[in-house]
Amino acid sequence: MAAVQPRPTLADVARLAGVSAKTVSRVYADPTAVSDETAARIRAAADRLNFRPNTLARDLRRGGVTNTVAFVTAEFTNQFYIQVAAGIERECAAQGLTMVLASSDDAQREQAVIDTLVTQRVRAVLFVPLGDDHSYLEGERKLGMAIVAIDRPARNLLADSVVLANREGALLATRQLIERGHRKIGYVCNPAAVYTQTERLAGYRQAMSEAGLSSGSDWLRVTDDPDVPLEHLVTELLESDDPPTALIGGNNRATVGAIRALQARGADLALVGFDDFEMADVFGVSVIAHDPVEMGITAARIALGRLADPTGLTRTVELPVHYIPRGSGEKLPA
Amino acid sequence: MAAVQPRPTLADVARLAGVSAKTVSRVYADPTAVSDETAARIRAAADRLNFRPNTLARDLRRGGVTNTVAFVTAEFTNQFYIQVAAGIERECAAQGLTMVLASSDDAQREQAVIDTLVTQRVRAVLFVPLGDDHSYLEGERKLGMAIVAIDRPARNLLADSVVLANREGALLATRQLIERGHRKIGYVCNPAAVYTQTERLAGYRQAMSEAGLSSGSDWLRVTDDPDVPLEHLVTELLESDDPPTALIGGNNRATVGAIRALQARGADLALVGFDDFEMADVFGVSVIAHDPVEMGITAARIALGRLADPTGLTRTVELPVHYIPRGSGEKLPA
DNA sequence: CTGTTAGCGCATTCAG
DNA sequence: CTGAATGCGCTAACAG
Repeated sequence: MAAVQPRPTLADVARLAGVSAKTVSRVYADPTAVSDETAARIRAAADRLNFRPNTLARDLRRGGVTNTVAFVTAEFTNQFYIQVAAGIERECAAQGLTMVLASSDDAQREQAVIDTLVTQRVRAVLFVPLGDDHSYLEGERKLGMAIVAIDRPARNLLADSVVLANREGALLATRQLIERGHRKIGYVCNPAAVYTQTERLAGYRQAMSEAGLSSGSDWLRVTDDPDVPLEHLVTELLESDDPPTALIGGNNRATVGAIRALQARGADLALVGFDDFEMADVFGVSVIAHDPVEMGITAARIALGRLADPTGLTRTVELPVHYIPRGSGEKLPA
Repeated sequence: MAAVQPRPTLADVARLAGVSAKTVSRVYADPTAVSDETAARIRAAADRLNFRPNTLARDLRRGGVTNTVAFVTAEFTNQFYIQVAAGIERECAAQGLTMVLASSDDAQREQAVIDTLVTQRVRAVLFVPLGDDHSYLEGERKLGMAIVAIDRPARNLLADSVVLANREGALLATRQLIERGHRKIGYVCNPAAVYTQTERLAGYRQAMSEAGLSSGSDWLRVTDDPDVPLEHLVTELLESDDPPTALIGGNNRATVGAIRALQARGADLALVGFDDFEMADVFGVSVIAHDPVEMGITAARIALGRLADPTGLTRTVELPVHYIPRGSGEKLPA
């Protein structure tokens, strides 16, 4: 195998085609600005040399403005975030932008990852905020980077955001079960100390108290310990002195955990999950559904709009949720 | 809100700290090469200005060598590819490289996407080949880019690749069912005209013929029409004159489709799926399993090795698969 | 329609 | 340990 050759440059192509570098450049930037004949000659030369314009140089010359947008999230194997990513990708591709997917694991790593991305001069950072302080992004915002928080608002940072109607969704879920006659309604999730869950729990509590029901810790099984499997929380609930007759899964993973636990014990409680998930229909699980792809598209649009108008007011978009009855949420108390 | 300010550069920091640009540069490149005192002064200045080194300029100066690696795949919301991506990401992050996830939809778009990535001077392209000609990457390979085909070999291109033991897996699945006494074993998948499926079908046919069984089109329901839902293929099979007593799902989606169809008709066939998937345990579905994350890690390692030694022989790694009994593959013929 | 000059921000020489 | 000059590959700004 031959040794690695150096990459051809604009100048190499120009030399071969007998024109100036700038003319070659024009062929890529604005083909109409070059006569068909020379353009053809240049393209032939470029093909022969296997020339690929160097985006690094181009973007540098253009003032460090790239065509990439980053999506940063923890847990990127979760269907929910992947769908969001797909939405972002779709919208970005339509605008000729490339999406970079980066994973943040914890708050500290989140900052490091975003820092690297800033270093790479991404045009926008769309992120699912982790940790409780994002003031470190304030400087970037001022320097013209579009920043959009997804699923949760950023903390200590004025930024656009796209979130779900969490409270309303939990309200819907809980009321649905109450209407069916349930009075002992459990709620499980892990982790619990995140925006989405505090909102959803607030909705749950509101619905319970509206109906004059207790929403005390009796029916709540939430934790922030990542080592506690969801199944345990549910099992604990089922084995308590006064087990619930219905369950709410705080998110897709919680619902799946609930299904596992219920099946393992042969229990047949009513169940409503927050987030739709593949196979939910097969299991007949009623859910509070929304459109994660739409969420990504919306976030991307906001980011692009922000690039066009960096000084406008920041806004928060709340995407709707709706209840999908599939049977499990329609079960009556045993 | 203030207007967008220009980004500070090395020179700005240098000016503020009262040193030369090069000294500032050194603080980031090799902190030990600068006295603690000056380094501290420089860092303070950098922080004050919110300075972030410009990777574009750095990489350009370094000869167009970036620290990013790309993973290109169609259908990136499929759990399988996402897990592969997670493996690649993990391995790359450990080496200080950033992974870019890009989606290819069809062969034409694949080439366009990879072209863009080349333009961005990614160090390596890991891709799930689409289409039947990847000779256009030959030039890039010669120019030093590491190229690794994942899940399927590249066509018309000498490149490293990582694939599964497809044939063997299908052999295992089919034999398992034959051992349980099944003689009419169906195979469903969509699309069928891809490497993985031709390999798996070959394994299926081999096992059938070894047992003296027909593997004719009677039990085969494969198509390449993306508009045909898997459920239909299964339903068709079940409604045929001589329905099978067992099914093999050609990949995770096929298996899920089979589950849907079987459940919808209340049918209770034996079933073995290729690819493990979330909830397979809950459904009690026996599968031919493998480790997609490991696949990504392996591919990333090969790519990194290729960067270190661009001229070595290309190699194909075949990752093992194994059978996980969960009940559905253990069912006897009705 | 095409060419020339200059410089984007940084790191590689080579000197101090 | 620090600094000055030079150029990575490309394009904006100006010619012509």
